[in-house]
Amino acid sequence: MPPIKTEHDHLVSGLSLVPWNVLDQLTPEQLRALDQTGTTRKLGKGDFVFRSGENAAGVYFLKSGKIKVSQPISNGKEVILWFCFGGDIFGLAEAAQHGEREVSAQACETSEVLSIPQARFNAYLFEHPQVMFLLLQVMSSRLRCLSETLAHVAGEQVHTRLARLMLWLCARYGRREGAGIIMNVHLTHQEIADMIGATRQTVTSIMSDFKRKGILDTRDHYIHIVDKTQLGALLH
Amino acid sequence: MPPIKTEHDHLVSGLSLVPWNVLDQLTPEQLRALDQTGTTRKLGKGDFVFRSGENAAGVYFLKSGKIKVSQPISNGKEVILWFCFGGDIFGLAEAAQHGEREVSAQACETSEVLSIPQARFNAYLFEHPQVMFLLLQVMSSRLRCLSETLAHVAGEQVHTRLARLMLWLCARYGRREGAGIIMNVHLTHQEIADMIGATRQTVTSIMSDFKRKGILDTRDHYIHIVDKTQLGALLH
DNA sequence: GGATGTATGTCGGCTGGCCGACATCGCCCG
DNA sequence: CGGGCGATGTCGGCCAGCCGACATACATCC
Repeated sequence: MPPIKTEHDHLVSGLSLVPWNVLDQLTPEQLRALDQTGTTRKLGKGDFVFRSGENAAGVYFLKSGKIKVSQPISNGKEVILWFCFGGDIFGLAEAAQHGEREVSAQACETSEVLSIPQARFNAYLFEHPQVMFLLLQVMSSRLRCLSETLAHVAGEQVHTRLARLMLWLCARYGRREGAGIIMNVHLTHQEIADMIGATRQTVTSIMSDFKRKGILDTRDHYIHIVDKTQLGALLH
Repeated sequence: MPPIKTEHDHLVSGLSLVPWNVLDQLTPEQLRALDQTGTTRKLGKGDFVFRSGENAAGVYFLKSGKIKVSQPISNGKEVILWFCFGGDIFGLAEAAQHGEREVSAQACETSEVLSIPQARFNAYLFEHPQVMFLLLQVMSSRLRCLSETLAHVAGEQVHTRLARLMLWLCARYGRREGAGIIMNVHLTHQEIADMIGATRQTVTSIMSDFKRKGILDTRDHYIHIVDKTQLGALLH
């Protein structure tokens, strides 16, 4: 799934060129060694890999499926930090410092996860400094991504943030189809709201607005960007 | 400056125990090698180490002084991501991926900065995997810190965020003095506002409110926490 | 001393978007 | 096939906090 680039990409957060997919960037030898370091298990939709508050005992690689990484806030709400897809690493931030989990990781669909205990993973890193370097880059990329999200949540209106999210998803998970772009992600309005720090109702209303304006469309729960130019114009 | 711990610390973001001060954690040998890799220069108050939009050519260590790392947003506003103090690294996130700077780094006071070109820094990391590992932890810690900030900005009221910031500063930069705690940081209301995603006026007003309630006090521009318990109670 | 700039304090009006409430639609499952 | 549940759509009330405007205080520099 190569990223689709357009003239608006420079306005979109987290578009740094570092792919988050770690496994694909490993050599066969590195991959084999990594695989032997941990154990693989399957998860069903809705299962948690770990929850906020638990002890952080290790680090995880997603072999297949989709994982939602989110941070709970008061009143039972949550903020979605990002989604992990095949090849992504997660749980590293807390694992690297022996604390409690602050985020939760939940499977959005049937997923396969490689789970590696902290100590063995550290040893692996020192045996494979190239991989450690790669992880440093991935963490950097995520840090940038979060910095931008924070800036947008703090300083922009909801409809701008929504437009930005759409463009970001486009670039990262979009697939060209005819004149438009189809998102390879299935998201509910609630999840979208949690990604941009808004309420479900507001998202529903602005999405309807976008549909009326011919900016986007939903075909059985997958978002279809029709007019990317209009979307880019909303970024102001 | 050892962190001051209290019973409210678990409510405060970014309190992960990893110290951000990198230089202090290096062995003399590692430090000497690092120092020889780059060049040191002095900055006056207000000077920029780099600005958003520039090309990222390297990475920086702060030897002394104080640096503000911020992300500009539309309308000339900005979000302050964090402050760097002696020993901290900055500019790594972008440098690690050869892009444009997205954040700005500006000296808040006279500062001394060690500047290291990207290629040489990468080489250094491979020669000193222990340091690379340390950086991975620091980046992780910052990632957690930003995740929490994001969660708070998205889901909490301004006065709660302000209380939280005060406690965070307390824990990271506070010094016990008598019954209270004195902050070792000089911040304007505008800067505080930029740290929690609010306006200057709102911060002024809530700060006055806190003073009236005997929660805190300002002694020539340094914040003095009088009643930390009350502050903790505001976190809800 | 006067002038200029920066930080703090205060006020009212305005509004984006949260909140609660409810209706509808489609899907899954017994 | 009907009941239940999760997702979507829509509406009105309400208020936190943004925005603009202005007054004051304090520091710095000629």
